[in-house]
Amino acid sequence: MNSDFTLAIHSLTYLALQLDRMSTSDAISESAGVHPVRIRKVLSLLKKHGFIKSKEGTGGGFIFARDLSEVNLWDIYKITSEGALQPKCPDSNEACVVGANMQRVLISIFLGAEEHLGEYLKHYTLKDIVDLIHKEK
Amino acid sequence: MNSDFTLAIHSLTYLALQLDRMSTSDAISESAGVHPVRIRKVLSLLKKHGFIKSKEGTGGGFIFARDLSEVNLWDIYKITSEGALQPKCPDSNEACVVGANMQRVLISIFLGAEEHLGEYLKHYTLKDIVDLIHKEK
DNA sequence: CATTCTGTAACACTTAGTCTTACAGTACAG
DNA sequence: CTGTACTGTAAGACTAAGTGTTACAGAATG
Repeated sequence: MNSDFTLAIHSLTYLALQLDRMSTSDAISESAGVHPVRIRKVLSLLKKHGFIKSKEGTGGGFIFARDLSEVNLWDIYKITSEGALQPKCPDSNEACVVGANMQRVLISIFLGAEEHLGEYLKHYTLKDIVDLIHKEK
Repeated sequence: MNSDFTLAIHSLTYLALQLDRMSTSDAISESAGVHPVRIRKVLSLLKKHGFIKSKEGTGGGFIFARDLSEVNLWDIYKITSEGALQPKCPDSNEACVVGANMQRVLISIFLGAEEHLGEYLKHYTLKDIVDLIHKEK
């Protein structure tokens, strides 16, 4: 699984605990243990999709832009990792019954799998994550 | 997604269409479009788990060892790709509430996701795959 | 005992993921 | 209107994972 997904969740959770003020990419990157530029890249994506707002300059940073219980993990999966389940099939032999049809079959199965995964991820909102973070260490 | 998974399915499907005779790793690798050694590595795993049998020497090769409708994709996933959904979290900052707890929360969510995926994959047996391969090109 | 196959280790190659540097653009503070 | 503190993004270096290839030992067959 793509780690952009987990970084996005991490960042959003961080922001969810600082709803009243802006957080810098430096602060978030320190919490997540990765380079600030990487966080900014992920945040840039989240911003593009309206989950957060950003402000440049002194006192700037990032802040949550939606309701906590309105954002779920499937939303985040879709923008960071859609298609990640899809296996990469090498070009197989068209002259063989198996080779010629396997790719089509697998793709349809994995599309189904991703939809199925979606149903599961939709059940977790950011509010749930925040609650889980606080619940017994 | 791990391509060992698709290679395993590909190989088993190939064998499923040759239930009466042995197939060589060369033949399967040609169908799948990858190197024979790679196929042998995957087949070696399948053999270890009793899905196929092998025989060395002239006229040797691989052959299916179970009933087609008794093997499902979840069985294959488990031996080739278990844990593939699990996101790799960089070591985050223990001094931060988010960093300290995020990993634990994500792991439990993804374990659930994998179980959920399992329920889906269990519905596809190798017999189903063979049928799909034959159905309208 | 030559041939044909599996089984596996070792290594080269390739690609994707990640880190880091660098710098332009924007906002604010004095 | 200039210095400082941020975001935004591109580009290159580095690293790890995946894949291809060669090599060779071991087993079955004729």
